[in-house]
Amino acid sequence: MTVTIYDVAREANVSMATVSRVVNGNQNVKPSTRKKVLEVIERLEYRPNAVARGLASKKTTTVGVIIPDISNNIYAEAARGIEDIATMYRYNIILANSDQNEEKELSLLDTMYGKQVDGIVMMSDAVTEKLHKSMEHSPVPIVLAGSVDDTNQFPSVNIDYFQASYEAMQLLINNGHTRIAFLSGPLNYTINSKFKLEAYKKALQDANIELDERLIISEDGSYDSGLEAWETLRELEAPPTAFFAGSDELAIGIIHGVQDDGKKVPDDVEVISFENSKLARMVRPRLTSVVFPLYDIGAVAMRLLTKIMNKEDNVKDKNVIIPHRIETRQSVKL
Amino acid sequence: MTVTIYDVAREANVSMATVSRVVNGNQNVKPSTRKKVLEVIERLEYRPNAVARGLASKKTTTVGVIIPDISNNIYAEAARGIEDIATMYRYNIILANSDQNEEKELSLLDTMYGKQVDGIVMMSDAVTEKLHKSMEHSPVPIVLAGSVDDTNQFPSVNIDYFQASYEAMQLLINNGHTRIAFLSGPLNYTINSKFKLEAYKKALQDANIELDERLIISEDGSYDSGLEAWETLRELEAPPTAFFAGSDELAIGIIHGVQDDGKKVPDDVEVISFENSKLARMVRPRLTSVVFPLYDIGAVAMRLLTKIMNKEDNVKDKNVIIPHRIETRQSVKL
DNA sequence: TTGAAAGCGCTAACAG
DNA sequence: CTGTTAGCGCTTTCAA
Repeated sequence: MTVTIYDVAREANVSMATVSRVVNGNQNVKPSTRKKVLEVIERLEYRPNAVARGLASKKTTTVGVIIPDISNNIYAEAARGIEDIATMYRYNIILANSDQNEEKELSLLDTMYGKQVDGIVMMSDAVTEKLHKSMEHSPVPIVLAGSVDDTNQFPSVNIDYFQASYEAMQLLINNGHTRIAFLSGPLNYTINSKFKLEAYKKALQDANIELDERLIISEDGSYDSGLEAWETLRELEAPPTAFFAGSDELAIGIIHGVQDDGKKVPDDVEVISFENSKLARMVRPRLTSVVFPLYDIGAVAMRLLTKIMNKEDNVKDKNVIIPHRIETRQSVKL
Repeated sequence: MTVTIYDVAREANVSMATVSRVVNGNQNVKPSTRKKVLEVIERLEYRPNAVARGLASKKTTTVGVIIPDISNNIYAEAARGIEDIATMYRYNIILANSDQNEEKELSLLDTMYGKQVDGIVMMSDAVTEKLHKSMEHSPVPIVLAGSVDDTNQFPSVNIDYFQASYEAMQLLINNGHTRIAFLSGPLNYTINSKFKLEAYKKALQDANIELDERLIISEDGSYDSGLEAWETLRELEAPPTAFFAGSDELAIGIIHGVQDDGKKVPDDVEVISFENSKLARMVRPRLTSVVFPLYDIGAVAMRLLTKIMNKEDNVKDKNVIIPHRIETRQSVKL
């Protein structure tokens, strides 16, 4: 039924090895032979079977991508970066959502191993011990994208979350605020607990501002939790006058909460976000935000993975930190 | 190096056929044998090679998903629906972005065929003739998700775009508007030109409102083009008092354009959108919007594909239309 | 209930 | 420059 390399060989009066050579661009083929084979390939509409090829060569030219949730803009952006570079290097991508659930992550890793992917890009907000162990035993290279593993044992691509957060806090502190709220997603996510929150505390401490635990709110990171955060915090005897929000959605939630309350941003309350997705410009006032370059992180992670898969030995830095910056708009006064 | 079915067979003193049977849950295995094999599998950490399996069985349990752009929320949502159902039926997904570029779509289809996927879910805003032809010759079933092919020749899942758009327009018309602008993405996208725009015209005609071509704007569908649309239209001697926007981003762009201009929504200008993503609630006033249930469309499309792949003959309706509705919020007066 | 054996379609030595 | 020949790891008859 389907045309195989064997059919082409027969029609072209050559061996299947020769056909294989022309298909794989091997130079050791006489031009005239190549031409003949190419013609037959075209005529028969021969299309190499990647599965058979994968079995024989032990290379599938596909990489696994495990992310928490593709419908979340932040991960989708990273996925796009990953896919673009993968395409550039002729890899395909098997994409799967983990919902940040350890069991799913583990099972997905197993699935990827079974599918014989050539490598894996993993995004996980919490690299648990079990995850770590499975990754250690991986038959193929894995690189972490926008995800932190305490041991720094796996190749990874990130920004300096602590420093970026610290700078965001400084902006607020320099504007004279002493009541600054911290709002983030789950604190069992490494980046939230070990970097954003720690930077928040350190910045406060360095400025001799007393820490008020009530100003630290960790929910699911959604727009609604931003909205609710203001609801809660406004009841304090001294409500916060500034917010360090872990994501754009959160920041917009706060802004709308404040505005629905008849107050003004940034006049009454200033807000800085950590993400800078396209949402940042789609709110009034527009968000001042730490730029979390997800697309780049995904792209660089995938590029790093190709290098490792190719066993290029010039892979010096396996733990890449890409630069960050703060995009200044109107939700924080200048 | 890697453990194969053969290693397991040897260790368990059975033939590889038997191991294959237990791995595949074949019932024709004596329980005691099954137990013995299972133990060896566990001990050796045997993991079936899906590539070899795919070659032998001619089934890869993976489906191809071709979408315009995963970083676009609308497609990401659909992708999530597709993946969830795929996971449920134990399929994996090879995801690729086409950027709505015909050449890429064609080449991606070829890639998918080559990878021996068991089926394909395709999202394309413009099923061109070439695309159509390639799909016709596909060795595996293809279902269109949120995409229209004029011939209705391929299984598909959609909503009734025309009717939904017509209802949106009626809402505006019933509110007394006679200057209603139409704003959408590219008009070479079938849904925009053949359904949204046609419904716009028909609704106007049915209400005896004269069509003003200057009120029809088709750009790239971005937030900025929404912003700019207002810039342009406000200069008219009779600016529009209502907008039918093809997407949430567009609608928010318009709203901000109007507001930045010192006018009010919905008092001065009413806006209805066609999407209802989570953005719809993240703007003030919140968007009244036709609900375009992308997640469901993806999920139903994938479910339909599993049925076709399994050759279930109860697949009556290959062109599924799922219900739509309008979510009423504040950007349109009641 | 189990095993033997023939592929699946291709790559990759190796020989010529 | 080209052909021969083993596999790659598994599924799937066919027999027993």
